[in-house]
Amino acid sequence: MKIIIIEDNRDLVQVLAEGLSESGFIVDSAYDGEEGLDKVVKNEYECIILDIMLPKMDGYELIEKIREAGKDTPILVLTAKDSIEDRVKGLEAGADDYLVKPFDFRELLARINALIRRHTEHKRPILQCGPLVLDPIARECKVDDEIIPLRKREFDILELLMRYENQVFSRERIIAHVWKKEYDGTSNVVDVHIKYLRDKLRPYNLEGIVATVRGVGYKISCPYRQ
Amino acid sequence: MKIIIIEDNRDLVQVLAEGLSESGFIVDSAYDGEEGLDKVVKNEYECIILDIMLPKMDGYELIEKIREAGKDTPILVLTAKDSIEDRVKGLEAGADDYLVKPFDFRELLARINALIRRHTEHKRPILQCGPLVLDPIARECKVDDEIIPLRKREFDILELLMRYENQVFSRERIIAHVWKKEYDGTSNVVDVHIKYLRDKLRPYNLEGIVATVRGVGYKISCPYRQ
DNA sequence: ATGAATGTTACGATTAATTGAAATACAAAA
DNA sequence: TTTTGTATTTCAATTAATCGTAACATTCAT
Repeated sequence: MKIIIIEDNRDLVQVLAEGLSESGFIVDSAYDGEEGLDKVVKNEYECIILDIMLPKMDGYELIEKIREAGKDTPILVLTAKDSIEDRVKGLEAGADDYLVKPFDFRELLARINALIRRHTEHKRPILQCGPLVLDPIARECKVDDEIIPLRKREFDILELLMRYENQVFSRERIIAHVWKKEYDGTSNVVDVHIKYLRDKLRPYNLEGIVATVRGVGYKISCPYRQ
Repeated sequence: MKIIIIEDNRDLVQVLAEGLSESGFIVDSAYDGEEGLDKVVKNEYECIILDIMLPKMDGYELIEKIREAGKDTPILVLTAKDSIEDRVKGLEAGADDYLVKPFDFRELLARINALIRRHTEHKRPILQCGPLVLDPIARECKVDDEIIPLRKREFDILELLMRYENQVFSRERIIAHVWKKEYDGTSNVVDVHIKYLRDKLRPYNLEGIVATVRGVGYKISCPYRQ
């Protein structure tokens, strides 16, 4: 559980980091907006805690930049300001929760936990097979956070196979599902797209994940659990 | 695909039922714990969606009663409560997944589908004979989690014999089932493939599982129950 | 011991899968 | 609209795996 505190008051960072470490978090920190953005983009945090008043780049701008970078990590804003406008401004910018200074440490902890929980709970269904990850909603195929660009047909076939891991699919069934038409029994389109898929997975040593069942069809065979 | 929603908020039930019907489910409902238990026991649902806060019998108790009644239907719990204790309590009682209100309908749908899939996958028909296991959907033959690669003909013959364990099959019947043609009365193909099968099973001391019935045909004879 | 039934083996035939390249379809940009 | 680039499909050639046959060996029952 890695989190980051972006706050220019070093004493406060020190105190929070100690408390949160004791609660089992690995705590990173940044003392201005630019440093914060840099770390957030380059790392995977479970939660971001940030102050609105920051040197170099203020909190609102920072939140916007984080979201623009495609990060949906939950953000908890700490601030001395306690006006409704500030709250709204922060939440509109893309923050997930708000805490006004001075605050109770236990409350901070509770909110961080709630944010993290909500975030992981609301994560969309992801198909996974060893290091191969498929997000059907974002239509993204990843290996170790590296995106493998797939074309429509390739993606649809892989999704079908991964959705029913280890089940054998005949060419007929694949054609029926992906093309939504009947198989005339002659074309080898499926085979060709399977080849394209394997070509794209080969650089990651995942060629064998798409297995041929001779005389029957194809299936996904996950190496790390069978 | 019949599912049931057990929830006392009738408006919510109405909304969910509409959405799920559109997604192809047949939706039943109950407005309190007792009614829910009654319907669950008397019907066959693919999935149960229930609220923790219910009149007459709370969700935890209901889950326990459902499991006591021998139903292993997947249960998805809906709740406004968002504390770790509640999650743990629900999951310990025998729920399969959890969703905190307010939730996104698409996520509910995705989770229901995931649950049903996991459940039906789990209930995949598996043929077993002592240590020999055959999964016709994955087309896998295993002994103690070790896969024995079989070719099409070998697999098809073994599947036929294992499906009707201990029943003798003549060459005619085997040819008819596996080759889907008539037996001309001269070929020894079946014998040859039976040999191949035995060769592959021999390293696991399972050669004798494929037994010859002289003058009649072949059968599977399970060593540990005859 | 003998013949019928079954088991074994090797090899050519056959079928299935993979690949590369070219043709076609499709969609975005000019 | 035409152009242009990309995606998809088809076709043919190659490679690989499986299958079936037939000849021969072995076993079993009498």
